[in-house]
Amino acid sequence: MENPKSDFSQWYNEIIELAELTDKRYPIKGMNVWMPYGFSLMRNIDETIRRRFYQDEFKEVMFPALISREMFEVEFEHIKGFEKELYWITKGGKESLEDDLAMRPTSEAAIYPMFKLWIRDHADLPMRIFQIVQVWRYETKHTRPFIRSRDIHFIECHTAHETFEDAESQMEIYRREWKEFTDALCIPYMEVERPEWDKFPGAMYTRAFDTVIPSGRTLQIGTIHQYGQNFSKNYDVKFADEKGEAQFVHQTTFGISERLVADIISIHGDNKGLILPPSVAPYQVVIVSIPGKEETVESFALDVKKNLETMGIRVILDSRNNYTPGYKYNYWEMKGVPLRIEIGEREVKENKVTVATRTGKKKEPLPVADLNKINDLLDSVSEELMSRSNNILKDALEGKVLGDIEDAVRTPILCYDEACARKMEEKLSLFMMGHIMNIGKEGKCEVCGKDGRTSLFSRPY
RNA sequence: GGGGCUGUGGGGUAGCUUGGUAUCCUACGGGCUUUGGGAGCCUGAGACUCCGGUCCAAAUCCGGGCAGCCCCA
Repeated sequence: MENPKSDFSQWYNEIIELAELTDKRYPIKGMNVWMPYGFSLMRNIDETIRRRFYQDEFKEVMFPALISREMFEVEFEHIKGFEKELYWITKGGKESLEDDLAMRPTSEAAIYPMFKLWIRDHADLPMRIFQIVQVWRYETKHTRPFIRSRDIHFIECHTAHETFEDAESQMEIYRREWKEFTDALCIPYMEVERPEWDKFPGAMYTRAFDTVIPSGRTLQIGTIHQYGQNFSKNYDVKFADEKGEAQFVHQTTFGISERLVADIISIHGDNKGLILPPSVAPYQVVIVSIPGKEETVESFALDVKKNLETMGIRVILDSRNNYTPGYKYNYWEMKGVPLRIEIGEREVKENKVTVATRTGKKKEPLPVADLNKINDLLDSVSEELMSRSNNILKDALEGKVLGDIEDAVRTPILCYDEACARKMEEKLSLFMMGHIMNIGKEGKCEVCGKDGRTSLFSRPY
């Protein structure tokens, strides 16, 4: 790495290219190529999430990417929130299409016309589906890999329920799931109730999961939405209740994007490169072999590799002999592999391996008989990452300097009036992101003195 | 939304002011040698963002597109 993390933008651009996460040389603005290493990371995240959704009785689906104008343009504020960033397909071959087709920016308009067909009576409810797909948004602002792209890897849940209370319990389930996902990725977050003027178009209310990254900006990495009957009334999604009377369903959604990758890179990385959480790292362990005069090193290393694989650990053996050990150490540290094992003649002779964690400084010997302790070492890396990232958030909330940016994040207590929020925005030159629900406290509004709660002001990506 | 900067082998660059032969580093392929914190030698391949204009002649000057980066709101 040439750029220190304190030059965050430079550092971010460099590590993405160097670690081969994505290739931004693809010649269309805001559209990047997932390279094998980056995609493996994304897929491991997907799997963590997918597994949990299956356990929570979601069914996985895959909808078409195109949405007709008719499906989209129900008279509803939802379309208005997206019309500026829709890609429209207007031709098929050389013919102009009679009805233009939109590429989904999210899938409400695709899914709910089908919900109308699928949902007939209360026995069909609750309905819980999710899909992992690409969505497209014609972003006009500066695009950045994983943070603001025009071709987005997106995970979306859609549910339908009999009552508002049922839908509210679904929101609770999302919260529990989100905690699990972010624990696995070792990233802390704030649950922020978006103000009225900034909620998802069409939602009753929106709770966003915001994180602070070392540029001093906040990054929204997930959202859950309570739709109530706003969408079902517009898409005519009804069910027959136990009395046989038609009712509109209550709906919720949960959206998660590739921004999780941006967050992992930004929060955990250091001057040497990435540090990947063990739960999703493409390789959890790298074995660096140090060839000597004996030829036993390679077979010894292979045995260790097989041993670890049997334990279910993702491991790669780097036995390239045209690189010195030092080069390989630096290479895999840059790649963010949480744990490194070194094997040379010394290790073979003593039937041990040498272990170094990506978060620590020391190297330690480990007898081959104790290889099962690797799992504990991986856990210790996760704990260290969690503790470090908690401190980053804590420092930010306490107003400590992040990088060279002062006052990047502020958390005044505020009531729920827009006027007070706007005044505070003016005063701080930051945006009102909403009230923080999982951290902070109740209190008196710093502007007007009415009842309020800790709120988040920042510069969001 | 507004402003600024930049496009030269895969990456980073020199050359551009004053138009004529494209420099170096790094990474990459082959070979030899080496290997416990970014090795060395030999050798090979590889580039002027695109379109238009000016000119005998354009990487170089002019206009536009596309793409990237930074700052402000």
